[in-house]
Amino acid sequence: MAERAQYEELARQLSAISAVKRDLGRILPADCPSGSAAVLTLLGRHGDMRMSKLAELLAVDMSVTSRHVAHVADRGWIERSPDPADKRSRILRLTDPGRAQLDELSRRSTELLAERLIDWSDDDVGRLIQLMTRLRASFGDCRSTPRLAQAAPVAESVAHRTTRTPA
Amino acid sequence: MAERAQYEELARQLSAISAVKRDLGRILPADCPSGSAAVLTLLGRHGDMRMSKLAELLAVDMSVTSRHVAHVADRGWIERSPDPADKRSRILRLTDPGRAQLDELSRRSTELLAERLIDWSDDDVGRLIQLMTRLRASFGDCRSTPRLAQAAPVAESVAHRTTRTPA
DNA sequence: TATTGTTATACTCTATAACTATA
DNA sequence: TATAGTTATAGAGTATAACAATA
Repeated sequence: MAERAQYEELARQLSAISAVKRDLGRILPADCPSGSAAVLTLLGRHGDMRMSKLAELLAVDMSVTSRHVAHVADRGWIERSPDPADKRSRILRLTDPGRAQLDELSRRSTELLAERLIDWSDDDVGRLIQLMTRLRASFGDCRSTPRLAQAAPVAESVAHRTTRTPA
Repeated sequence: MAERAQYEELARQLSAISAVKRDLGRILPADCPSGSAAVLTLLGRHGDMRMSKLAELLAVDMSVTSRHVAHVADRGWIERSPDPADKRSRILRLTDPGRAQLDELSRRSTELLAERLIDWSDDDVGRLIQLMTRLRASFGDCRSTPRLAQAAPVAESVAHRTTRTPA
């Protein structure tokens, strides 16, 4: 349990961190705003999925998801095929141009972060990722614990996963 | 220096953390959106200041600051008095109703965070605050957090990125 | 009747540019 | 000429509600 002053400070930091997010947003290609980038990223990490699943991972309303998905589909970065198991659903899948776009996004954000965090240790970056992941978990999103088998240890060990269903 | 996979993961976490921000935003009073709350919070922490200083602390354009400030001024939460030293400037100051509003904001966000972070240790919350503060600093915002970085006075050098606050 | 997804509408936040009034 | 601040405009993100098609 933390003190009130700490909670106030955390709230302030959460508010202020959006400046960093905006900075990252500025390096995106003109026709790929952050909403589109998030769609591509999640499809790249989690593989094909339905709209509802993507909405859950994005932690936004499905109407919002629908708009973002339409944007990336219009540009040919994903395909929406009917779900044979449920004709109401559509399966989203990255196309080859979509993967290329995703690579470009990754390249740009990595480049910016590598520059900005030049003096951060690997451990410190890892600690920040871990704490942010845990923060999201504490806020009741069972979403996006990436489970990328690569280098990111984090995620699971600390996730405290409440069983609550997101809004 | 961290690895590419770590940078990608950090970018993803930064994107996803906005869900937490939105959650915090939902508990705000109807006539006090997050922009207004940020204005009140910064005035409460840093004391009276000019528009330009507030814009710097908010890390947004002055035009945006102007709108937020107009909103809170319309509701009587702050006063804008002319700066005797420079008639172009206006000094912003919290009013008593403004402090009351700020107290209410603090009460609500603290309550929500206390509930969500019930199983977090004081130290972990502190570590997260510290790392988020450092992240912002690494992204070139010279803004300070009084509680953690006591050393950043008003007249900071505007030199982006040379100012670091390892806390 | 409930669920998946789309669309229409509205609100907030942000940046750019044009404008004023001072410096 | 340059700076502090305002306003107009436009673009992006999000939520709610109404709707279609299917379960």
